[in-house]
Amino acid sequence: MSSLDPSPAILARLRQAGLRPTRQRLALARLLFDAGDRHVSAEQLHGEAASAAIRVSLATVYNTLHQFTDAGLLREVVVEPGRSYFDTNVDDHHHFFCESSGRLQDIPGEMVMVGSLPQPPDGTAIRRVDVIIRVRREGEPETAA
Amino acid sequence: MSSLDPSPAILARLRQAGLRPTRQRLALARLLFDAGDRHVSAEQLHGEAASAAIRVSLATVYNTLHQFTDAGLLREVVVEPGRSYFDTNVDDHHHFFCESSGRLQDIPGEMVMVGSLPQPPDGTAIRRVDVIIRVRREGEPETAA
DNA sequence: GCTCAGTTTAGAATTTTTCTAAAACGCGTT
DNA sequence: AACGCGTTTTAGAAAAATTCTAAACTGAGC
Repeated sequence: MSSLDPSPAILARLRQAGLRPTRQRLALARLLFDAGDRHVSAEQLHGEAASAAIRVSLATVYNTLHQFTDAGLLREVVVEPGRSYFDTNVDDHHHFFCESSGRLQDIPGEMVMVGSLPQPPDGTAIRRVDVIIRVRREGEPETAA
Repeated sequence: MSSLDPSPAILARLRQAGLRPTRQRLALARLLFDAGDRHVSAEQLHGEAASAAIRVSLATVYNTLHQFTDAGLLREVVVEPGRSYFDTNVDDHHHFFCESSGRLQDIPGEMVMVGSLPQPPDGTAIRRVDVIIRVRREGEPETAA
């Protein structure tokens, strides 16, 4: 079975991030990174793990997602109250968010030019610039009754 | 008492939005709009109302904030999972969000130049472009233990 | 194989937001 | 000023997302 031979690439990635390569982290990392760029919610990932017969608690999924995020392996995108996605693409880029479908879509960083950033407040440093272009299916204005 | 004489300006604003000027909506509108640009959470506004001896249920605060938002009187800014603010400034502008303090700060629209927007997906239309510049107090890296 | 710090776990708890059904209200009409 | 009706408000329950807790478990070095 493939789940018994931890891919060296992922293993290295975890070690580099200072995270012990536990069974759960390896399994989740595989789900996250072996399938190209993805946008997943915690609940979703937990579901996928279950489907793949990997036993992981939801708390661990949350822990892992945050650890990966802190380590720079993931990026969190908050789109709505009570809705956030983790993006496996950590390169400089932005997002389309469709309010009708809830779907998120990458926009390559070069396609959005953000010019002349203003000075950040007092003793703070810029961590990141998030650009979210909110779109909506045509003919679906406001809170359609 | 001033709360008995509904300011005509606010009254007109509600009517224009097609919202019946009820006691609660008038009171909340006053709290929101009589104090310049503000960033408030539902919980906060509910608290302010209570302090001002205005009896409003939290559900009504949520309803009202959403109705105002749909009517274009407010703008919702989601900054973190489980944390969203309503901004009384609905002009074209963007935000600094300080992850250390949770504070939000306006950036005039002209100060951030977003060039060449890519085509929105399939049958969708752009509703808005949100730019959030995430900052952090210096010397407070990642999830500092 | 032992040990220990780092992890995982189930479940409860917290937090934010929405829902529900009933009571209250605004407003045009009489 | 009372009437009637559709809109609002309300308290409380419910839902959804996330975090916490204390105990059990596990990876890595000795």
